[in-house]
Amino acid sequence: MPKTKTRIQKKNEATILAAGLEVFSQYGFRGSTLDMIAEVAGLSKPNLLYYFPSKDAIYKTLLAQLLENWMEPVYAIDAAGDPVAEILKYAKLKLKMSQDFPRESRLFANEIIQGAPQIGEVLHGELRRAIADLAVVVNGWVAAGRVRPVDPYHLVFSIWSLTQHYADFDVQVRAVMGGTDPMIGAEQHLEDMLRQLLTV
Amino acid sequence: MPKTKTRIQKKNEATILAAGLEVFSQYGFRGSTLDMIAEVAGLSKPNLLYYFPSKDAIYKTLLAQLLENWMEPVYAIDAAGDPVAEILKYAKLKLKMSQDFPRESRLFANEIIQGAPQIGEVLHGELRRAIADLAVVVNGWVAAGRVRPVDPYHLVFSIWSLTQHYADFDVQVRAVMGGTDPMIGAEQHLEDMLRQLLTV
DNA sequence: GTTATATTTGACCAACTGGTCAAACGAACG
DNA sequence: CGTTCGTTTGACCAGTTGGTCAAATATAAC
Repeated sequence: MPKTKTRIQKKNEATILAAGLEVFSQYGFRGSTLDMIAEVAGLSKPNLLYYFPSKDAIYKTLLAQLLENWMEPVYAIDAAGDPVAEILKYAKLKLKMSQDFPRESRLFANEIIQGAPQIGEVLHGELRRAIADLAVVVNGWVAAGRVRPVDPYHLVFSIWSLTQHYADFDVQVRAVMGGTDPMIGAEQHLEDMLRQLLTV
Repeated sequence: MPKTKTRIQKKNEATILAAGLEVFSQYGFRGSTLDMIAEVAGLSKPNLLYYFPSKDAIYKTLLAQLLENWMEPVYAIDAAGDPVAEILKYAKLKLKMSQDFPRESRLFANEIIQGAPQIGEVLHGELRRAIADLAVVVNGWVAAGRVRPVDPYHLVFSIWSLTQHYADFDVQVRAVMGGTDPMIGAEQHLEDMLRQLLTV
């Protein structure tokens, strides 16, 4: 049924989601207001609520889109590939995502810090299973002597934390580094760190 | 002048700050309300405002205390000590702080994600200088061949991001790991990673 | 015990909040 | 040109927000 979407509908929904991302990623769900989103979107508040039934609905739509994009690269890790190369590929992709979509990263960070009220179930369900599967793969590599002995879970946390750090703590990173562009050295460091950690 | 502080004054100020930490660390500044803090503190809202002039003042007091505790371990890194041991000491201390004071870590994370409106100057000032000094020390170790060639800034980000990850993303970490206590393997992994990265 | 001082609170306020609604506006179609 | 349906908005509402204030209450000092 929801096939028929006007050009205007598609354009405005996209505009609202973009504005919602901008605001929610900075102030979290509770700290954001419809007025702020409406202003960023350049629409009136009742107009927002013509396209989305509630503040909550905008937020949930954003999170759903985000989770999809974040899960995909995990599944792309190939158990049959070269271990170090596969992990490096995943880590570099996550770093690039932090670079290209920092607001998405911050939106996610805000949701988790608040205790993941919306996506708690996804974390316990799909994410948990995906990482458990990945852990089996990594443990296989370890057992086969193809990578150094490493805890798969903490390995994943290392990758997530460092790559997302550049997006979530961007202000701090830039303050500490002064004029230097953080992303230049970041990839080099990430690769060096993982190679040293994993290469037998 | 502000010498004379009643027992009641000291007790209530501490209670309010504790409650403020609890609330601000979960919802950020904008997402927190005086009513929430008052309820957690077990005091009436006007009573809060008898001890602190505004919501802002509670928040700023908390951040000031926090920054003090966070800067100290950086200064404790001894340029004359053993390089790997010194960095490990710092990293492990940070990990323990994440374990023991996760709300402080989340308060800080919220402030940075929001663009550090309150502590931006500290980041550009004291923190920047402290890390610049540390970078000189690390670069000295590198030049002397006592640690592997490593970018001091990204090294610091690795330590900060991973250790704080366990506090800030606690919900996600626990969801992914299931029943296992994250902190058991965390220290082992942190040490292994840094040793591999740094040991020549 | 009386006085001075510190503490606590109920009632209140203006601004903001998420959300509603009827009326106005606009474009497309016959 | 008029109808229809998608779009936009001003006015409005009840609940929340940070903050005030005078009055009431507890505590300490003499």
